[in-house]
Amino acid sequence: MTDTGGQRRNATLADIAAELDLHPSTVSRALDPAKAAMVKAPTRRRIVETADRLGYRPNLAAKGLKEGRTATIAVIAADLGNPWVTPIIHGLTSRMTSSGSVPVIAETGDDSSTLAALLDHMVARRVDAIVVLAARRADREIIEATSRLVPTVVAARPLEDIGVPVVRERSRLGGRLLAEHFAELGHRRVAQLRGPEEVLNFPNRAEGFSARASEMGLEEATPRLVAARPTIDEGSRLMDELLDRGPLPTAVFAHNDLLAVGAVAALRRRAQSVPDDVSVAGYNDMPLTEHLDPALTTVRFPGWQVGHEAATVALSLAAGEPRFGDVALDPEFVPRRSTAPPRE
Amino acid sequence: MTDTGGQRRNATLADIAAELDLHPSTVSRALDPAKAAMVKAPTRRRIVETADRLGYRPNLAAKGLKEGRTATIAVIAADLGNPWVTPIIHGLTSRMTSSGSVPVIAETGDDSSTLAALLDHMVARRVDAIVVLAARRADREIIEATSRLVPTVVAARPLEDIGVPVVRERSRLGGRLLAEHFAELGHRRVAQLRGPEEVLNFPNRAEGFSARASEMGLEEATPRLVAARPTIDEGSRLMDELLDRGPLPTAVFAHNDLLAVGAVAALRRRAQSVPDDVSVAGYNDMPLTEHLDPALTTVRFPGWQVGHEAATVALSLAAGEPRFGDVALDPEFVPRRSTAPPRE
DNA sequence: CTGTTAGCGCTTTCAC
DNA sequence: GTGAAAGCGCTAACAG
Repeated sequence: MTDTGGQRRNATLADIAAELDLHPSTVSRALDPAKAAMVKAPTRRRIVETADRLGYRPNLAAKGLKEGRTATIAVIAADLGNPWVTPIIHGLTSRMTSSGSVPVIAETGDDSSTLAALLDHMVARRVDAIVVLAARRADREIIEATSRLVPTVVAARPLEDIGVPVVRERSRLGGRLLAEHFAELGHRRVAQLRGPEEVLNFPNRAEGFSARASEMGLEEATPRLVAARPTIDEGSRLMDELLDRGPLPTAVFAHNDLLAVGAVAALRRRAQSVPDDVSVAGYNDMPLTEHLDPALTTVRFPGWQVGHEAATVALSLAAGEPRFGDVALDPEFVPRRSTAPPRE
Repeated sequence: MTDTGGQRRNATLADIAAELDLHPSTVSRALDPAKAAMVKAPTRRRIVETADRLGYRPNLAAKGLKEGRTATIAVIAADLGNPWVTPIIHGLTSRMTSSGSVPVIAETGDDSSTLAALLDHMVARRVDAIVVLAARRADREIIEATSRLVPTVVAARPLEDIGVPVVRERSRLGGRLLAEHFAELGHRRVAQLRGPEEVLNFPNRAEGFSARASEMGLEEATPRLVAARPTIDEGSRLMDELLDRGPLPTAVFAHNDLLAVGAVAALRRRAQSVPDDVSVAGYNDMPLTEHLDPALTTVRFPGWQVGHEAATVALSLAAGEPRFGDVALDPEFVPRRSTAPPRE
């Protein structure tokens, strides 16, 4: 029940100036590394010393108001509970802090009106740039409108025909890699557990997979299974549906690792073995997939790099540099133990 | 290579006022829900309408400077790549956004000087409060000093004898639960893979475990194995050391799930089966542990609740309410398949 | 080298 | 009901 301590009013430049009978602007100069040379060494020393003594901390809000920039970049994710985003955010923060900016992270819960509210808020904060990791198809217009006020980049989840820079993976390529893998293992009858169509990565993965599958003579199981959200529970639900509607394919491509984990769990509950009865592949190679039971065959989503590139683009836009083209990074096939030749 | 669009100067209250031949303060009132009633309805309507037309967005930096608050709360984590933090941050953001504040998330890389720099930065930003999730023993003083400038709460990783509110789990209880579990399974010879002593959760877990173990007549293996960081790699390294120094205990308590995952991997590489040859328990019940191979026996760290409580405390401190006592939440034992009776 | 002046965009007395 | 004036803390001309 103790109190948190004395009065909290912070010292200002004016306080230091008054103490030393100087002008605030002199103090400002002395404390700005770039301009410290303009101040005579002894005065500067006195200034630094009293600044220390008074516990002076610059007020970045005031500085930002004056300079029109905030050294802040907004990062808007769909769901921080999805381990997939961690490497992306990691890549973002690593690039940003190395340039003195700080990320402000927020979460939409994959809801478009929440996204709209957050964009509005970030504009009001006058962040230097916004990185949207939570884009859904329906969000194109609101994001474009925002980009007219604050430099904006769309990353990780791409959007088509949008007037802002996009940093993405080549999702179609990832889908193709898995179709090839299934074909090479000898599978003939395959299925997809689709992520939400609103998130373009998923239809793109589906498209690449289907195209390559048909090139290689694979047959796709009929029921079109689309998850409402890319979660473990939805993976189980879709797999249950696939099992109920039979005939069961011998290999299943789940559009992300969480869906795959749910699918494996559902198969286990029905006493189906993975990969002996059914092969299951995921997508993303999120942290820990390698230690799952069974270790998941997947496609590595280049999350850290996507984050890093997105930050680079955002920072250059914030600095007023002209926009350059989109960035597309290659995913990489990662074979592990959840896929095997079909049992015959 | 297209440009990102026209000029980006945002409309201000003064712009709207000029357009309508009114005074900025009138416009300010009309646009503030709490004061809108002070403005005659027709004028207010005209104001709202031109605000819309000009695409007016309030400038929160200016508002913050004037009001002395920023509607921002800093959250400082050690390592965003550790899945353990995700639920904590989730709990934090969920509580904060429901109160109109926005979290600013940063990461120390578990380095004390980075923490010091970040605290300094957050003070400079005049965030309304700071939540430190990255506290190490050595950071006590710097955190206390910070708390004299900005309301600060320490969460998830506690600190002892510190003059700021702490939100934590009961780590000793968690350790006791696992010692009991091992004893009940019939183990006699057990070991710990310790997390860094600088992070108090770990010595606390160790203490609870050792105390209860000796009460129940368990013998602890001798080499004292301490990880430099609580990661998978370090878990493997410690387990290798334990294997090399033999005799092998029949049950191992790794101080977090990542260490446990690394330990299991090391055992596998030496052709030891988990749990048949050695039982392994982790701690935290981070996302996905239930789907690991084998599903990990662990203790659930109440991450979401810790985050939620920490945010509650931070917000009340920011609102100037007096500090109340610390919060301690109970962890919960979660038996799964990585522990079993010793083979005899 | 240092002081003066002005203003970033907003809110808040205090007048009228 | 609305206007006028002042100031949050800082920096950027412009003087001297």
